[in-house]
Amino acid sequence: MERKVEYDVTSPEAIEQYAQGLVGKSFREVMPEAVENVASKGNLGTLLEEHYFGYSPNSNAAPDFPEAGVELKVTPYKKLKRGKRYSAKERLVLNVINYEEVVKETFDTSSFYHKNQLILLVNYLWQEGLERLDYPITHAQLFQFPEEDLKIIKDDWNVIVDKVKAGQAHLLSEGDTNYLGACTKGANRYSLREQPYSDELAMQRAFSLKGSYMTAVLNEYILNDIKTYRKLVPALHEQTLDQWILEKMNAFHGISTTELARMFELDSKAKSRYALLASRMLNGSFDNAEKSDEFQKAKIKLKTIRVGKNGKLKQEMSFPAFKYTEIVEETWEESELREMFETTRYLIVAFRENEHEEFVFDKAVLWNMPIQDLDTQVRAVWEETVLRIREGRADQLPKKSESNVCHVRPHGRNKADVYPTPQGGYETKKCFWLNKEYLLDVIEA
DNA sequence: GCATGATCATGC
DNA sequence: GCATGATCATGC
Repeated sequence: MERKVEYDVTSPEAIEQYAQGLVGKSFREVMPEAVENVASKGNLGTLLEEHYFGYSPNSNAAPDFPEAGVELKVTPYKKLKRGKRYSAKERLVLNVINYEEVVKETFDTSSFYHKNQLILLVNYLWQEGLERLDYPITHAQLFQFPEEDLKIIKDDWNVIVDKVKAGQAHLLSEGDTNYLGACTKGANRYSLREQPYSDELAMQRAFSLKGSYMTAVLNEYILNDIKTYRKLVPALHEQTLDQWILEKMNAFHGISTTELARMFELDSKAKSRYALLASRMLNGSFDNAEKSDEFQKAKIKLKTIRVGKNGKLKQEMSFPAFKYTEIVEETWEESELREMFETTRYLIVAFRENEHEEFVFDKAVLWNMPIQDLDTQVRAVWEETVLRIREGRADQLPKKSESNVCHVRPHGRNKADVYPTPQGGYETKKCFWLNKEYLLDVIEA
């Protein structure tokens, strides 16, 4: 491929320096002549490749700048509604997973690592209502995975590849892994591919860095926010992050909450006291493990549950309330609920009641909603919910008796805590709840 | 005892 | 002041 460029394409630093010329400009300003010709077709990354960096886009296994080993990635971030903080707007989609080939690779020789070990990140600020060519490009810099992250990414890659080797490519989900995910990539859910160890067709998927991981990268390396996240976990060698978390917690099996409170010098009657204990069990210097570097990047949520003397869960599990006016505008595929269950991992910490009506730490489980439950049973409840809200029946949403997995119930400060309905009225805030019988199966599996 | 409605309380 | 995780309360 011939390039007519005015920078040294064999040098990562030279490429980065050339890319710095983008900073402070919008896409339109960077390539005015191209924009006129092509109108606004093509994605922003492709446009920059062609009209700024001067090469034709390819889908090679090699990085975009092969001589320098640099892969170009153009990615948006946004300002959060409250406060001044920023987050990545999207996951960062890397190369498509070739199910047939990936099972023959090891991480170190993988096409994933070959292509993505050194990334030139070009960040632009997405803004509501702005035409996409007018988004300002604010940063352009080289990014390499920090050593601790690379270890976790390598383990994630292995989890994904092992699932393909087990003939379960059709069951892959982003929530299976911590930093590196297998996200869907294709025109729609009919973009299916064959897999080597099963006759089931699987959705086309790509390796991607989770949105939560990209938010951390943005704040830590791009915006240089000094308030970075603290590490929860020591350097990992033999163990995976999952193993470390579970082994660390499960060492406390059988210890009562009274005893744990004494061990960690915690005197609290708050509802969150079990969550506080769980965080201390992981790392004595943490009040909330969710705030750690690792949990933030992997989007791991801590959930505590109590199992009663009768072996049943005390309560169902709640999730954030939805807005009636927003949920009716969604389709299942791009719904907030689906996105949440697809991308979030849950560290479920179970306390079990003993004969003295005292709660004892039983076990911790890392769980994410299986894609087959999500796209069948949860989907049905979600669709029924949306249907009833559209019909003006926001006061009659799916009850527990209507599904084995989840239902809808109030979730506000009190019944006067309301959200507007599409019809112009108001209804008590509600959310989706996971049925406790379903959850019991999860922790006992 | 359970389903469903209602509310508490922390932390941002 | 509100969102959210967690729990309580009521009535069948």
